[in-house]
Amino acid sequence: MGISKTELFSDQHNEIAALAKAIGHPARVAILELLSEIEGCVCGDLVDEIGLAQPTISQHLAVLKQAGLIRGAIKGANRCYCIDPIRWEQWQGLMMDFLAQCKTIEHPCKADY
Amino acid sequence: MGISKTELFSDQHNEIAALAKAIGHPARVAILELLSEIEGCVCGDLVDEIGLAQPTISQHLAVLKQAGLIRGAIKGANRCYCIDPIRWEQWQGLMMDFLAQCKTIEHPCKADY
DNA sequence: CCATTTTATCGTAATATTGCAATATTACAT
DNA sequence: ATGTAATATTGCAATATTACGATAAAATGG
Repeated sequence: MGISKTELFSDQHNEIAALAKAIGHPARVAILELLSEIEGCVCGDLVDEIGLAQPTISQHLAVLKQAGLIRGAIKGANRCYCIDPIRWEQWQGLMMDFLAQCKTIEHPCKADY
Repeated sequence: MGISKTELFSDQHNEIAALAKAIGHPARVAILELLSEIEGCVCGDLVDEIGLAQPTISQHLAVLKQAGLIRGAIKGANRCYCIDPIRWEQWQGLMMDFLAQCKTIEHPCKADY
């Protein structure tokens, strides 16, 4: 039904999934990378850098903002977006733990592929 | 239009996004964690552990398989799924690089939030 | 072969996502 | 106030996702 049964899962699993979902689009990956590279935040440069229409970029920014990965502030005539360092670190910790956890256990799986 | 313009982005961005998208559902996070914990791979135990119907679990497994994160083999009456260690390590590297990259640069953003 | 068990696939309904044109909003300058 | 530049919002169309019941397929045990 297009709706996830989040109540079945732990907070941690839901959080990892929500944040992964926010990164789960190449435009948003590109936006995050640009936000980290360009000095002094970014506004509409993203529209020029990425080849998508302005409303589409704005929408992707809203997704990232809702996920808490970025923050926006009004700065003159244009908005100013930055990666939220606190939230980013939190996400980084969650994800790295998860990545490590799913790797550490040795698999006794001897099935032939 | 519900379809991503992947041609606008680099292979690396598309790959990060594709793999993040695969992890972007709590059921799949839970499945990956279970696959890493349970000895000797897993099959239909996932249906019991997670509260979703069997076809739904099977569908999530297909998503993870398509993303290359897990592999499946027939083992007797039931299938046997494992995390693909090579692909997992590759994904882990990509993701950790991305996480680190977006964090390292100091932001001169002085906007007040 | 037939029944059983296990998993995959099909079909379908509900909802979400992606993308853009058109339009509204916001902040600043004049 | 009026105009301009930059973003956000709205509305919409196309497609994707999520979930499950029903059914098919595959392997084993009898």
